Amino acid sequence: MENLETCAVKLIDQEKVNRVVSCLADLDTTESMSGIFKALADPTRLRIVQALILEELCVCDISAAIDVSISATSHQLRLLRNLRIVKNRKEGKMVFYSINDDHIQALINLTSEHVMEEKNN
Amino acid sequence: MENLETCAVKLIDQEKVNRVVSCLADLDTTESMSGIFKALADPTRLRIVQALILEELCVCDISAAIDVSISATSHQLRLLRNLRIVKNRKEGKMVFYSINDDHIQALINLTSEHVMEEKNN
DNA sequence: TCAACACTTGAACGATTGCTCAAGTATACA
DNA sequence: TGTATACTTGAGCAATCGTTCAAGTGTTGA
Repeated sequence: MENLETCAVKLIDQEKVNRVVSCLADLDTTESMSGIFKALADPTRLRIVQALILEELCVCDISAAIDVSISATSHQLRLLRNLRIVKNRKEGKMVFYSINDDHIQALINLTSEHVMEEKNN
Repeated sequence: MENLETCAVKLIDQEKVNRVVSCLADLDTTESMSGIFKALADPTRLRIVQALILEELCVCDISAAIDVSISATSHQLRLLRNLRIVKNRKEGKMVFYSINDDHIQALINLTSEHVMEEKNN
């Protein structure tokens, strides 16, 4: 039983697969989309974003609000800034961060509702 | 200069911080929310979900549509199943997967729009 | 000019992730 | 009963992630 070509042919519904493939977003778009989700996939970053939705805050206050070191907070803020989810504004020694993206709040609200519904059953 | 208590006091706007903290979702909720985002943060899983939004598919067809090994596909499907984002149905030897969560499509649509808008500037 | 403050940054680390590979289960059919 | 199909699963491994730590920048006030 040395058929090396086993598995070369699969019983795929090729028509169905083609239909699906033609409707999928291109790899570039998928990558960008997963990038947004990835930004919110970490509890620290999610809490930073939740805090900034409420009001503009400096790094020190964000760090205190979410109880994470200033360094770690700054690292995560850079990531969020690179994705243009947050923006910053310098005022003397301090740097104030705020939300730079209207869609993000909608995403978070939707997910929050979802989690709340799951809890109630 | 051996002040070991440096940094014990920070110039935090305590009132502001307290206000924000009281409005933040509890840790448990944040964890659940980031869990949802994490599920969509990986391009493979995102593509699986996008495919299943279009129609119910067996593992073999999902694997072909997103061009990922059957084993890797199965591993990711288990994760999505555990989060109750997808559900499965057995029919003979085959297992058909479909979306089990109406919110997910809304999340993906919102993010897709967002990415498209970003592209146009 | 010098120290303190408010951050930022790079390196390093353990932890987590997503894959492959090999072995397993369950169903169908000869 | 035996073989093929359609998946599932656990182990292992490289890559990525999120943190800490130490050193850096830039601004302020004495």
